[in-house]
Amino acid sequence: MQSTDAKTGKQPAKIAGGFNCINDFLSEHGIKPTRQRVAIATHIFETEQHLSADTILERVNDDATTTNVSKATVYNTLKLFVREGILKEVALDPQRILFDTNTHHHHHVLNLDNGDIRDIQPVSINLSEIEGLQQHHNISDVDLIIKVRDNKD
Amino acid sequence: MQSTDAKTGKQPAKIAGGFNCINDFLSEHGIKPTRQRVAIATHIFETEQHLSADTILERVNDDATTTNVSKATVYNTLKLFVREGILKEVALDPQRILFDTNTHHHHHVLNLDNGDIRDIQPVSINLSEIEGLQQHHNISDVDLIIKVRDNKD
DNA sequence: ATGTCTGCAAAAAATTTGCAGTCCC
DNA sequence: GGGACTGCAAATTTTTTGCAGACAT
Repeated sequence: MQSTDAKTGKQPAKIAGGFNCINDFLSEHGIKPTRQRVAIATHIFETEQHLSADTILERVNDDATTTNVSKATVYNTLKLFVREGILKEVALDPQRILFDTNTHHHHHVLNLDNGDIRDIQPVSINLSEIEGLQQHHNISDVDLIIKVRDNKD
Repeated sequence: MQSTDAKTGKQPAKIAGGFNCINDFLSEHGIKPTRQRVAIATHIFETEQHLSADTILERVNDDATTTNVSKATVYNTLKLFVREGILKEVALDPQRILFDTNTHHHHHVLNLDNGDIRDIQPVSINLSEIEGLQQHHNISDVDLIIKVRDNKD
């Protein structure tokens, strides 16, 4: 697709490690691939799937091969990514707001004993059990979080 | 039940509007009914069911008949109430962490167009659809939020 | 040069901590 | 008086805003 090339006719700056597919990925989603955004995206999309804003800041700035960024930029960039649909913000718990690289419709299993998060396929929920719903409303999203503890047996 | 009376033999301070059932309610749950806590509890349990920390602060301090409290006290008291099980903290959305006076197991319907929240009965979810769950884990909670928009037709 | 956009310092908002003052006994 | 607990000022953490500089025409 190479949208940046097509428009400007010049190659974007090379990214650490030789990845410029991240650039293309951002461009394809209408996000100008600046150094800061590429640094953040690289860390988000190449490590774990569920990360908090300050874990991301930490990782980006600990990595000497990518630009350092300010906290404000991390927040603003993450919000931008959510707005452009390449990231999803998930409130797993009042204490744990995370960003999820899986933007498809899915649910989560949260292990309360060790904090692990696992994605699960959409579950069939019988919406007709819920009174007074289908007449007036369009369902726009269904958030489901199953909280489990390790079996002590 | 009047547990405060039974223990100390003296009547707790009269609450605005003549309610001292709030005192008893707190006492029954092992929470010493101080002026600040009673003020906060009065507002939480007598108005809407879903409130944010700063709405609660605002309401308590706007009401001339109840003690004024600091922001810190509102936070600490709400956390205490959650710990003692008379209140539930709900992450409806990354941007909306609310306190819910309904501590029974239930779910929520959130109207994205007007912000309204409605409680719904627990829905039957077929957990056997979820691979690798029942063997290793005890389900400790199931959070379900159905986000709807008003039908435009 | 000029209008648009970016990144971040500083501001604001949200939450937690630490400790002075109270309340029992 | 002394141990335990309460409420809040201050500290910390999280998030947002506003604007100086960069960038593309």
